[in-house]
Amino acid sequence: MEDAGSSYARIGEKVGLSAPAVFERVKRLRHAGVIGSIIARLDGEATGKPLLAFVHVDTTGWGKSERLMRMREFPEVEEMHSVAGDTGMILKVRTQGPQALEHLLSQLYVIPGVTASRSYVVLSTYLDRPVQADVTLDWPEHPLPVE
Amino acid sequence: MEDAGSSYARIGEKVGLSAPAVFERVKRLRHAGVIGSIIARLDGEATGKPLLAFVHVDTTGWGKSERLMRMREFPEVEEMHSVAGDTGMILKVRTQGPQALEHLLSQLYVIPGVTASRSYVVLSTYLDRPVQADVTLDWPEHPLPVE
DNA sequence: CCTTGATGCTGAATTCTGTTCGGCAATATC
DNA sequence: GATATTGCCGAACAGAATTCAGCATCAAGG
Repeated sequence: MEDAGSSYARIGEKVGLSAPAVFERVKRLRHAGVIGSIIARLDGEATGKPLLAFVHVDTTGWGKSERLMRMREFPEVEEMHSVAGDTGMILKVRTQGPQALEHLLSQLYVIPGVTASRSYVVLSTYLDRPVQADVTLDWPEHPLPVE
Repeated sequence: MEDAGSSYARIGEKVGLSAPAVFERVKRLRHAGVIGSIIARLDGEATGKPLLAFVHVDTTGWGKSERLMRMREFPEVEEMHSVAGDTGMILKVRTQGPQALEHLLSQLYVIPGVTASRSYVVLSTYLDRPVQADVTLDWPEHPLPVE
């Protein structure tokens, strides 16, 4: 959620509770692990990393290795997931430009077990938000109508 | 960055500045657009959406349409990017389970222009962090050594 | 070299927020 | 009916955010 920069009093006004009540609720949510860390979202372009890409990494056998985990040392790497499907791992990376992306990829290829990669360079981002609190329970039977 | 929950005094200790100085710098970074919103990161599993997947969406012609943009109305959809490559769009989605993912995908398929999709269901997440402030300038010529 | 202006920092002060705690109400259990 | 639990509120206190005057540094102009 994006209220993390607001005061408990301001949030309380929205949900009809006092500041201490909001404070206690948030405390419980943190303790339950629902709420994790509080972060400031940075702008990729403004931090000198305008080029976002998703990199699919194919590996022989089981992909996870200590070497591959070392990729986390690069601040350009934001996400690393192992996936089911025709690829082994998906990385979300953000680099200074094509050359930096190439540098990053070259770090991948010297890792034993990595056989191929496919990069999907992002042209435009239409949505980028963190985990949302809500869950859809009543899926529409028909598609959402165009307004 | 993850200092967003720290006080200006604490951050100041780390960087050798007073709290007001940190405050003014952060103010400038916000104004410059480097720092965006302050958010609390929620845990997918704890919010009832343990199943993370990347969905590649193929479209005829140019993929972006108003209908496709309507997918943002589902809280399950966290990211939407158009990409260069053999697919048109990549979505990062987080659902309650395989059935909910299917529901979400079914919303995709009734959109004119959407021809195919491929879902990469995440098995494990090894790294998940926001945009990092740092940029790698000196790429190692050789891969990072294993410790 | 001196003067002026701009920039950014510090410390103090003020204002605001976070946090604790006692009291109370509602609900559940025995 | 009594007791325990849960969660909220208001008051109070501690800590943090924010403002502001003063100062230091640096750059530009005369």
